[in-house]
Amino acid sequence: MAQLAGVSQTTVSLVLGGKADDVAISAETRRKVLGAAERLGYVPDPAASRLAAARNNLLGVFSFTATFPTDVQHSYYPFLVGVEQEAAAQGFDLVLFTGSSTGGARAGAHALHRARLADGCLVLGRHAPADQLRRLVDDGFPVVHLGRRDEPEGLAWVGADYVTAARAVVGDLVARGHREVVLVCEDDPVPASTDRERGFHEGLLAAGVPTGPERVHRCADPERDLTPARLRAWLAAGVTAIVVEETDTSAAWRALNTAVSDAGLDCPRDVSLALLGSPPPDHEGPVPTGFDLPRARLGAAAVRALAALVAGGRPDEPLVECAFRPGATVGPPPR
Amino acid sequence: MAQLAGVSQTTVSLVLGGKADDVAISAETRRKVLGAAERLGYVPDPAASRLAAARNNLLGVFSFTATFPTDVQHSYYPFLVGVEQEAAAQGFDLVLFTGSSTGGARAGAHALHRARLADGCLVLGRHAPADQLRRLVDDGFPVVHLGRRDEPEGLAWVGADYVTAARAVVGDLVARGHREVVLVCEDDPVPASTDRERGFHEGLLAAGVPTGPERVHRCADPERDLTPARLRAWLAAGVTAIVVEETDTSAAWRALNTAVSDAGLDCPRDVSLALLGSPPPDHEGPVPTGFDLPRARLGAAAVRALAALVAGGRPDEPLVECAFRPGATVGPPPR
DNA sequence: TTGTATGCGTTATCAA
DNA sequence: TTGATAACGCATACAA
Repeated sequence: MAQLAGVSQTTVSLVLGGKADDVAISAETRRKVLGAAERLGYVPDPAASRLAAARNNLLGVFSFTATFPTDVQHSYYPFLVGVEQEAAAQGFDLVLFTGSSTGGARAGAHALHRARLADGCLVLGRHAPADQLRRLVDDGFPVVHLGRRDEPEGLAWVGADYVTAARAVVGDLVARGHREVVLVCEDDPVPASTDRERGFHEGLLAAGVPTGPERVHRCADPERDLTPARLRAWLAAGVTAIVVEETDTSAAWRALNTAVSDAGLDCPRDVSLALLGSPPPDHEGPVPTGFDLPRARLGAAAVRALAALVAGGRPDEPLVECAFRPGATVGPPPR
Repeated sequence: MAQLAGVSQTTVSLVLGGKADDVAISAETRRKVLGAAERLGYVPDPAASRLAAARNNLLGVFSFTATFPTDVQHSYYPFLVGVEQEAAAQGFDLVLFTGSSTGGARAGAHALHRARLADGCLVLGRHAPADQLRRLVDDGFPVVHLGRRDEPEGLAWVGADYVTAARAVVGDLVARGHREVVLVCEDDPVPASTDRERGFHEGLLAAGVPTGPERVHRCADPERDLTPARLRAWLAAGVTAIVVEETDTSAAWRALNTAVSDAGLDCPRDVSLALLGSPPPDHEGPVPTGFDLPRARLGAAAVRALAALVAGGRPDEPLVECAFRPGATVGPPPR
């Protein structure tokens, strides 16, 4: 390549690496190099440039569930929409590390290490092994986790602002006159869950409604737990609105809806329901009041954060705002 | 690392590279190396090993429409499902080249050159520039195009067997007694379209029904063209079944369905309809008789072909079979 | 403004 | 059974 252009390998590197601005290279030489590169279809080897301690404009994407699962419901597709757009905007290509989920031959104790091929790495899915992540982080390798995460320490993340979003939903309930509100959540103390719970309490407190742990109903098995009987007990105790945490399966939301109709009740006439998240794709009936996760924007924000890290800077605001979704499942308290 | 284990760099590579079986290494040495690696958390640098091995186990994916468009309808998602699975199975990671569609800064006259960064490259979307493709192919760079394609010469491709699929659909019609069948297609002579037309004719001929160009109705603007009047004219001329080519927009299929109901007719009572492809996602009413594109399998087949090229071999069968979809829009001819 | 020399961490070849 | 040593393709400090 260098020979064909009639220049040294250094010059090629300078021109193609964009360092031509800093070092000053004659337009003539530049033209020669670019011309030759084009004719040959020459592109610097990313592994080589990586090895020589430069960057290769590659961002890795590691997902600990199939990136394109057959079951679209749990897919990262919506995130990737934003990831791709922002990566393109920032001049990065994406490396999809495959098979990290399938537990195949490549999913070893060091699967994450493959990420080092790229300049930095995005990690999706909360099943990413903390020890492997820690190693990357400790080595100063740029990693951004999609979703709030406390471990390992020092890991950068980008997540949805569940606290604010939940607060807004509860605020809406209180503004409509509800005072006795209950939170139903599944028993899985991940940040996404505890954040919503915090927002729930904050929303009530901000409106001057006293709250406490007694308002939170944690259930391991929503189907057996959220029965018509339980529902009637709540109503009898004065509860007028129920807030449900969204989970992968939406089990609690489904169970509660079933319980309402099985009890011969109507939502929102007899009881108001709010969903802290998006309804499942197969949801029927009125749109649940709640909030939507801005998945594409989250993906984009993650890429921006990662780009900042790669460039040697610090990512800024890790929280992305959720959009309040006015629905049809909340009304004034009965009577 | 090597020093800490008290062995040479070579030995480390041998042990960690799994080549220990071929070369034979003392259990003692092996233990020392593994122990040291464990303590240090040492893992071979992928960039370095790739540089040395001259292969990087990366397959490029180039799409000339956004890979993750907001409009899911035209997305490559279903293909990527298969691509990811097969790539994982074959031990490849994927490089998604971004911005080739958006016409951004990176979508220049040489966007495709970036593909050389991988061991081979998959190209999706029929708008891939032929000249850039030719260059890659001429240079012996492994490229596989998803979808049949004749240009540039020598380009490997993997596509659906539209001929056989269309023949099967027409065969079903004839078997049910239809003799006067018409093909409606949009006016875009791409292989996917001409193949279906060929299958249409072959299906009729195979059943002993004479056919010819007069049976094919090409329309540039389905909405204005496929009117109730036209429909009645066909029926009056003895036509009992209409076969429609599927396109991106499904315009013809939609228009025809509208025409049927506007004419006060019933499908399949008064006329049978068949769709050479999948219905649009927003399709309502009875499932159209026709065939489905096995997108995931196509993606997988493309990866297999590419892997074969990368390994220096020749890809085998480029055609992937479509699945006949018995629907509810075909019945016996009226009267 | 451009070329020379060196090193990045690994694999592969050959010698011991 | 193991160890030197030479690529691999690039970036970078330094010399010209």
